[in-house]
Amino acid sequence: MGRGKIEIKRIENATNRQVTYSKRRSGIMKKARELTVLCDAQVAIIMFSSTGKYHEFCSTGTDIKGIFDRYQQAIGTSLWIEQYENMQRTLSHLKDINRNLRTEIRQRMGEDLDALEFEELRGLEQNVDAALKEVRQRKYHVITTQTETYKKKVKHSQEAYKNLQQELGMREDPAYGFVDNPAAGGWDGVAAVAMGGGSAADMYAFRVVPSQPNLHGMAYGGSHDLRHLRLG
Amino acid sequence: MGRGKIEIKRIENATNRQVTYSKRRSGIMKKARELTVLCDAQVAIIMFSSTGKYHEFCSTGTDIKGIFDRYQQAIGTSLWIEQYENMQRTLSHLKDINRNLRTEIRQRMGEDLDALEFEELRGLEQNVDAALKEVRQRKYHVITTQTETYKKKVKHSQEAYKNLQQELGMREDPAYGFVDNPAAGGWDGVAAVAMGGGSAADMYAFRVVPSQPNLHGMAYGGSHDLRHLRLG
DNA sequence: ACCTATTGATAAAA
DNA sequence: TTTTTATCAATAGGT
Repeated sequence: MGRGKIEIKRIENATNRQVTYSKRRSGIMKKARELTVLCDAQVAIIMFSSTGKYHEFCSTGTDIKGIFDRYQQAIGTSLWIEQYENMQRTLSHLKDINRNLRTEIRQRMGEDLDALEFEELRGLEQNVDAALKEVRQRKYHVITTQTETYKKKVKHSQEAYKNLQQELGMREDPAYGFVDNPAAGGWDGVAAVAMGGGSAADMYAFRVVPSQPNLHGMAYGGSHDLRHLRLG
Repeated sequence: MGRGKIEIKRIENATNRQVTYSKRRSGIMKKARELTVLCDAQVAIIMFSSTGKYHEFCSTGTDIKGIFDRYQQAIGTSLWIEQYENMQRTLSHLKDINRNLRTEIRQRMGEDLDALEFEELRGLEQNVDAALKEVRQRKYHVITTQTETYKKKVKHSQEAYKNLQQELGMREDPAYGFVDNPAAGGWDGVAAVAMGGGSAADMYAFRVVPSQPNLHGMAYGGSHDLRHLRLG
């Protein structure tokens, strides 16, 4: 098709090669376009010339990625699709688990209990009751440990103070003496309150503020941000 | 180029369309092969016919995936990499949330309390205590509702029985009379126990069995499968 | 699939 | 590059 037949082998003349590439490329693109229209087909073409320039064709109504994805499905042994679908599955599985975890937490907070059978309700009650005992025991442990630590600190300070007084030969002056903190009861009183359970805990006037409000999300005293996070 | 010029629009006759697709497809493939040889170019073609059959062409010395990879580099912003990384991010985010939810549940069960500050511990105690009250209230509601229902059923049965006796003109015989169930106390006794709280709940000898052990995963009385599920 | 009249593509030149 | 045009190639419709 031209002024003479040509042999199908690499065109050595670079200019001729470039011209031929340009002409035949547009010819193929045109044919591809006609094919998609005439035969209702999907076609994707990617070309790189010897000089590295790239050109593409894609039938209307889709894109290169779409056709390539379909191609991967067609040949079965998918290069990307497989791990892609794997991730998709993992993702929705994680979302399911997440939803269940949120539901469990809500139920452990005493919400959404309508969905539970009586047996489940009773199990939940036992479980929460046992948890409450654990938490109180832990709280007592923390408060007594703190108390011991403070006691020792106070004792050490007092001794250091007295030693200093004696070394300086000063007479003891009540106005500059040590005062136990807080108030008269001393630290044992705090420990006693800590063991008192629910109503005793309410004696504390201040609200709980989570130490790391965002990623951690464990705001037992306030709103529970984390549980209301939604993805996708 | 045929026995007559044709308009470039969808061929309605399915047979003609299929024949034309076949002929033109091989024409394009041939042209593509010639182009790669003549001009030292790289070409990848993917085609899907309207019937879903797929065909491909690829220049020698590479493969479809190679050309698409090069295409992605050429076009710069790679289509697949981007959404792949997006999913990866979403996934790890979900995993983070998941881990936090599990931690919160464990803490609400009285485990892993060492990580909590005293303030958080106190907040948790208040929260669990409040939840326990909610659960007990709900349990009471369920049990009383059930009791009312059974009471009504028993009453109806008794009335029906008496009506039957009267219609048949029978003398009442204690040996065939109705007996309240369970035992002497009647249903009010069960409701009373339900309100008793933790120690009263322990009076039930049997264990709780979850109604849907697997996906639901809310096994308050037994092991907590869901929380030990691990992904990836 | 094959045939072939006819249209379409393009090599070489400008 | 694009246009021209002589020539070859592809293919529509029929078998």
